[in-house]
Amino acid sequence: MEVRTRFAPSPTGYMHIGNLRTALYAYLHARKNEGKFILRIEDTDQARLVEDSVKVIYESLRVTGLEHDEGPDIGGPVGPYVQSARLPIYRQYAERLLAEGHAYRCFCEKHEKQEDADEEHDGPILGYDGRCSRLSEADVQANLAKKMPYVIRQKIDKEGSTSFNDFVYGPITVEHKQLDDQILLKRDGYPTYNFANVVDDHLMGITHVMRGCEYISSTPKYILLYKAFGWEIPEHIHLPHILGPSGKKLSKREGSVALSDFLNKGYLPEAVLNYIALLGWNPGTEQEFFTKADLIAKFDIARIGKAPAMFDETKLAWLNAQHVKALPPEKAHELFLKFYPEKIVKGFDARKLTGYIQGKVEKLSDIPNMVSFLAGLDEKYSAELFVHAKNKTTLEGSKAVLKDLEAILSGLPSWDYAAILAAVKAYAEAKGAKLGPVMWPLRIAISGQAVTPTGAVEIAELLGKPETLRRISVAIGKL
RNA sequence: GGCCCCUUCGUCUAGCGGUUAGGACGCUGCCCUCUCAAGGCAGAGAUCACGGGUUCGAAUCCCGUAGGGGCCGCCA
Repeated sequence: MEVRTRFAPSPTGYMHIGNLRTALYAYLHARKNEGKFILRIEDTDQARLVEDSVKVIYESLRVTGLEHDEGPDIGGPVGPYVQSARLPIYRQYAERLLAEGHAYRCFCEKHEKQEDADEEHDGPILGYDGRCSRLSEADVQANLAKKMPYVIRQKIDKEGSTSFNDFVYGPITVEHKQLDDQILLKRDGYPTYNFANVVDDHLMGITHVMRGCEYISSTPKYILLYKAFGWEIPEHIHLPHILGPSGKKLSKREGSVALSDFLNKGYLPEAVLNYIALLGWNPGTEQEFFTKADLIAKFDIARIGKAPAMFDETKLAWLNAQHVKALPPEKAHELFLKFYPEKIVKGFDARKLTGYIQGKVEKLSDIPNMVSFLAGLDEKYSAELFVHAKNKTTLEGSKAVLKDLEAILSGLPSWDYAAILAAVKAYAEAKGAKLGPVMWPLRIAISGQAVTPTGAVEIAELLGKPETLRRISVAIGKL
């Protein structure tokens, strides 16, 4: 049988990193098995609709390369793929449950969740007591005649229990007395998640239901629905949560949770994908660097773990550096260009610069700080930088070295890496010195900072002869 | 409060009855070196949450306890 998985986000306005991982796993499992990956929009909560948020979903899937085979934008054989466009379908199936005694109309007032007033949350929270299930047919008809608004609830016999076998968590059993007569169809005619999900997953031929583990407790209710309809029960694969740094569920309050947050910080989409794939799954080998193609080849739902994982941005950063390094030079340059100050793009051999720093960029957003000294020398740097114990450099010594270098470099017929290096080396040798005591003052002089992303020769080459000499004379003036 | 789930270095994890409990990030040191990184090497870091069993033998199997998380919405 063809594997069919789906990603079924609600349009909330941003792509939560946990949701993205769910999408990733569903995508990988489909690709791995040459099945289909379906996108379905779950927009049944009319009160929470967020403008344009469907676009965020499309864009997130596009940028991460999780392309879907069926969905609202591209259609498919079992559409529509937006739940708000499927209302008659849900109505029809709800009526069927009504007719067959698996559901009933409920005319009660709204029974909304009360926020636990900051008291302890002890004291039982009571669910719906099922009173409308005991209404006589005559009462129901009378209420209908009065045009009383109603919802349709699932009728659950409180005797017995229901079990299912979760692919990740194993056998789960819940006593029916724990299960509420949940609402299937709301007053406004929209289905709840609890109903739409079951109906759609069946109608869309989903073979593997993947979702966050917060649904484990509710799954028996869904199983009961499948049974009431006489439908085959798909494989259930619940995923452990991703936790924030404090050990609590990853949330906006703790910092970045949206894909866009990480992208804006300069993380590569492929690095984010690689990192979250490893949060709850591992290949069983020691491989940690994965391209999307690697993931498709190696992914296996059998190796998904049960324990929640904390999101560690430090490790993401490391993985990101690995992906930056692996970028083809052309691609790296294209990406880096967006982070270079205008002056560098215009006045420097930026392509060469990219080549020099590609190996040491962690996040793309680090680039501006890394290269700003090239665009302009901050002449107020401290002269103390010239003093370096290991290279045995002093203020006076540096001044002498720079004066010599000024003369040598100004007489250089060609200005490229090899020529500059050769000249400096020859000078050091003539002085009977090692390279360090010569390079150190030069690098400080032309960068104005102790730490630079490349060596002095690369910097001089990039700056060009006039600017290099100008900076050297500025330094001499300071000393 | 009821029910469900989880628990191996700080973090991500390997392990599926017999291992010096392995790897990665981070951290420390050394090497390399014109700085910082990168890279290479080395090191510190886990009484496998705790307590009972079962077994010749348990991180691995069973039962409790504790801690954490989740659900109990006309939200998903």
